[in-house]
Amino acid sequence: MADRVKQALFRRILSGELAPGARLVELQIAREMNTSQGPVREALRELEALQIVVTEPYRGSYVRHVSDQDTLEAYQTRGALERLAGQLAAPFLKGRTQDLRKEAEAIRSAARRNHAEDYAIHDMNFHRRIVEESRNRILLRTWDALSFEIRIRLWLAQGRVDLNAAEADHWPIIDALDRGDGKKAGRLLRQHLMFAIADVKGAVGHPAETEAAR
Amino acid sequence: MADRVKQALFRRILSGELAPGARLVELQIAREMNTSQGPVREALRELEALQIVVTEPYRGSYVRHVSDQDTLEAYQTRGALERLAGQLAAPFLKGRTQDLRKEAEAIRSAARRNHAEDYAIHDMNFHRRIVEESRNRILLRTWDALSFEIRIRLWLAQGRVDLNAAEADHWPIIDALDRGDGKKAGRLLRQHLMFAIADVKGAVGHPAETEAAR
DNA sequence: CTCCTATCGATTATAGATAATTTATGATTG
DNA sequence: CAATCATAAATTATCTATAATCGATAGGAG
Repeated sequence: MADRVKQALFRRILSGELAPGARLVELQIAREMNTSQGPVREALRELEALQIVVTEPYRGSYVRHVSDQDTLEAYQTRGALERLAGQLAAPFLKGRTQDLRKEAEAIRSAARRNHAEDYAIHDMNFHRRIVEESRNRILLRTWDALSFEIRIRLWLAQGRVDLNAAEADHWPIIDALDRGDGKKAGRLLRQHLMFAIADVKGAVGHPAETEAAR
Repeated sequence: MADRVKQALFRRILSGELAPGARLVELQIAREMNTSQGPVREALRELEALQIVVTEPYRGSYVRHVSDQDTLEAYQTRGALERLAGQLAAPFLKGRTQDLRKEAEAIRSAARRNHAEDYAIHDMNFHRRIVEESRNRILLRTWDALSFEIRIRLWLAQGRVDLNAAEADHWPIIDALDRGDGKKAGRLLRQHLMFAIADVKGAVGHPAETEAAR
């Protein structure tokens, strides 16, 4: 039951029905979902662990605001994780990149249609698949915890990304993985992510990383 | 109150009083701590999020077992995060490595006394400090979530590490940071962690990473 | 003797009610 | 009029009690 509440809140936040800053009152949600305070509390605490919600003692819970700084930091972290994922996944994906190519096609299609929603979905599939194929469960869990389903949507929704430019990055990554060249795949993945936030970076970043990525 | 329960359980697990596999019965803990089931549930769910405890629905919670495979995966992930941390922290630590040297001295002292407990404490301080100085809060949180306080103790307790050999790695890292050479510091940090689990790796790993680290 | 089923004990999961805390509002005093 | 303090409303935090579920065990049928 706690899980159903969690999923429901998750959907409502993703859809924008619950915007950043929205208040989440435990008993009110409990009434809406035909349950009691306990399960709602659990759900909120899990969303808090995912950094989707913030709670202040005796004050209540709110949908978290995501700043440019947060996005930058999250992408830097994600870049470090995916670089490793690429290295680890390459031996397992060598000569077996059909699925990745399918997702890359879908990404290209979405980019040409300028359809941010589809782009986000297939881009997530693409990257998550590589992390899965690293065969490192802790890496996968850590990656999931960054909860990019939220961040990527919130951010693409702002229309600051050139989908067609970013889309092109995926093909060399597939090629490197197909050859089993993990080092190259890792570097390209990291670079891909760093390029993707170059604009945000200019606004809030410090110089060390920007240079390294280019 | 939930937080106090969490801390108490955490301590009892760290001390070994609650060994891996030990059962954690909600009402029983509640009685011991003079509280009720609710706060205990919350505490258990937080420990579950930290991967310290596993819960099966309607069955109960247990202290988690940590396998060699888990340790390897966690260290790989940690290596990726600390490499980034080193890169980001270098500009901020350039010419300001006094604190790190202090911790490195303490690590050396513990290694010479072959005192795993002290070694673990100061090694944690050393590494965490670098992650803090990355000034990337999401990176820090992600790193913390790997809950190495537990893993490092569980593992050092097994006495499979040559403390004096591992200790020596810290000084070149400090030198690189002191020069502001983030790339080098990052590489050394990753290497340091990969060396540290080389033995475990031989048993369970696949070849890709071992080569890259040497 | 084996397999299936009903029942029991233990424990988690949920509900409902109460206590504790915070914020805002309004009264009181200097 | 400003500042302080008491009070009330709203909400979280906790407690107690009940329901739901699981695993084991015992009893009976084949």
